Amino acid sequence: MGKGWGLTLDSDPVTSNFFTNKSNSTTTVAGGSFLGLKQQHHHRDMFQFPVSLAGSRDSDRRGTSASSSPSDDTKIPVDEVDFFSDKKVRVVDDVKKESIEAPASDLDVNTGLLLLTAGSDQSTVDDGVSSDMEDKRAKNELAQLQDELKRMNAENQKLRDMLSHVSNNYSALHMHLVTLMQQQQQQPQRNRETQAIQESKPEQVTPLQILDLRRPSAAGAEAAETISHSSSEERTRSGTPPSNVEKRVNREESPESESWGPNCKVQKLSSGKPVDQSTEATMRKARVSVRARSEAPMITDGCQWRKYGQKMAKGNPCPRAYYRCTMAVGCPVRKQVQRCADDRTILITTYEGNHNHPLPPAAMAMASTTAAAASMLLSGSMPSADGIMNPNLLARAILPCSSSMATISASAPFPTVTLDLTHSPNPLQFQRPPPPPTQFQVPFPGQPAPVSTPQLPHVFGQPLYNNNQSKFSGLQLSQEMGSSQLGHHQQQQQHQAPPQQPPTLADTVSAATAAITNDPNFTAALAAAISSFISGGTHPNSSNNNNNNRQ
DNA sequence: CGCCTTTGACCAGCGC
DNA sequence: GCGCTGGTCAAAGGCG
Repeated sequence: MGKGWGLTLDSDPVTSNFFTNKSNSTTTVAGGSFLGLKQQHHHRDMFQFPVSLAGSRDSDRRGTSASSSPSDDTKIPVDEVDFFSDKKVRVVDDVKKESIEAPASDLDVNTGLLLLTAGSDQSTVDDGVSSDMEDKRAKNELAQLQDELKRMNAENQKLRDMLSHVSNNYSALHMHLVTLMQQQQQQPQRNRETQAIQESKPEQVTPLQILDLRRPSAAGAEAAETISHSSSEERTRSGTPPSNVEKRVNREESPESESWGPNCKVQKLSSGKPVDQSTEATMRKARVSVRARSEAPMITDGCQWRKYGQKMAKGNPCPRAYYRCTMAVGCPVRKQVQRCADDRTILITTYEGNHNHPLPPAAMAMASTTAAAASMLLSGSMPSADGIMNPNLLARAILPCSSSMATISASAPFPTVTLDLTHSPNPLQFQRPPPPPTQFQVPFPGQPAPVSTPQLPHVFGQPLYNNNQSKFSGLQLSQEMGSSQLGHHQQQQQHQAPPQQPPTLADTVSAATAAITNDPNFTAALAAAISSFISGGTHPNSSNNNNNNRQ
């Protein structure tokens, strides 16, 4: 592939990887991600974008630095900086630092050029008075620019702090929520078991009960497993062969499996507690399914995927493709991609597992959804008398604004959260009030159009990438918005992309998923729904069933 | 040359 | 026990 955009990315190999999606069809790159750019990468069945963003594929693939050469740095137009992006902030900071740290002569030279350019279309009269005035004006402008620079620097710093603060808050909140949910679901189980022990003879206590009492947190995992394998109630953990899940995990950990290397093994064994294995197995079983209209073979979610299998599934003429995450060795996350049998424009992507490595924002959102779904299914399964989740309630928790978009099913072979993005929700549901212009714009005077961060439409603040072959009816608004909000980068990309394929919004899926987990309402509503669900206040409404099993 | 996809084979679970 | 199905493996070949 060709030249980069000249963006200097973080030299950290890990973070460099964050921004490169080396899926079989698409590649999303750091700057592109934040700037709302997405590069459609090579695919045999697909088209090609003539450009790529920062860093070669190989360097990304090997986890080496994706930094561009210094000469590349110089290509960065400052006015294309995305202030949401840490990278971009760093880039612009570097530019500023250079400017600030540079000798005054350098500044003068630059400014002179600027002024020359600015003044070139003014007057060509070259008398002493006007040159004096020009000089004064130049100094004034210089001072103004420097002030502007300082102000922006401070603003950048503030934004960065805010971003990290929000990130930390979200992580802490998420962890807290999971912990709370686990605690809540453990309590009734413990009570029940204590009661059972008290009421029964000692020899009636099964090893499972003993194990569960010793490891309370295993109760939820066991329960969730019971959902998937109702016939496994009789098995015990200590005396019988490993469960299906465990066997599969062991198999996956076998040395001959190249993709399940030491990392995974260490991670699983390091805990040394069966409960962790069990929980992880269950967490891996919990799934997030995304239904979206897309003509692309796969949606871009910010992760790197490697296809490891394809099968014809029963009842669907379209094959099901199996992918595993290759962003890190031993990452247990897998996904299945299949077209809907009823409507082949609908692409069903099912995620399973939790990443064992840092993720780019979009992928992190998806992973958060998976983790949240797993947690929900894990903890919500116990308090329920029949072990079946209340799909509606939790669906409303996930998407309070549109209960039709998300369904949750624990009665499926695997507990699954389904996000249906094929419907056309009220566009306003996806819109956040636009940020104050001054907050995200680069107030460079004379700039044709203010460069606001949301150069592409955002869903709940998540930038929507462009994918050339996908359509998401549910988020058409974004496209419409995008036409008027296209930033310079995207326009550039559009310019370089094959003209016969106007950009559309495939990656809305990940963005929408991101929206769910990024929206503060999500956590609150989720917590409320979980607690309401646990307290047994709401009864299931079976009318809204999961349609995930169409696969 | 390394990574990818393809694809047939294999394995395990499940229902009959 | 047998067959069906889903999920995974791994060899072979392709691609950049």
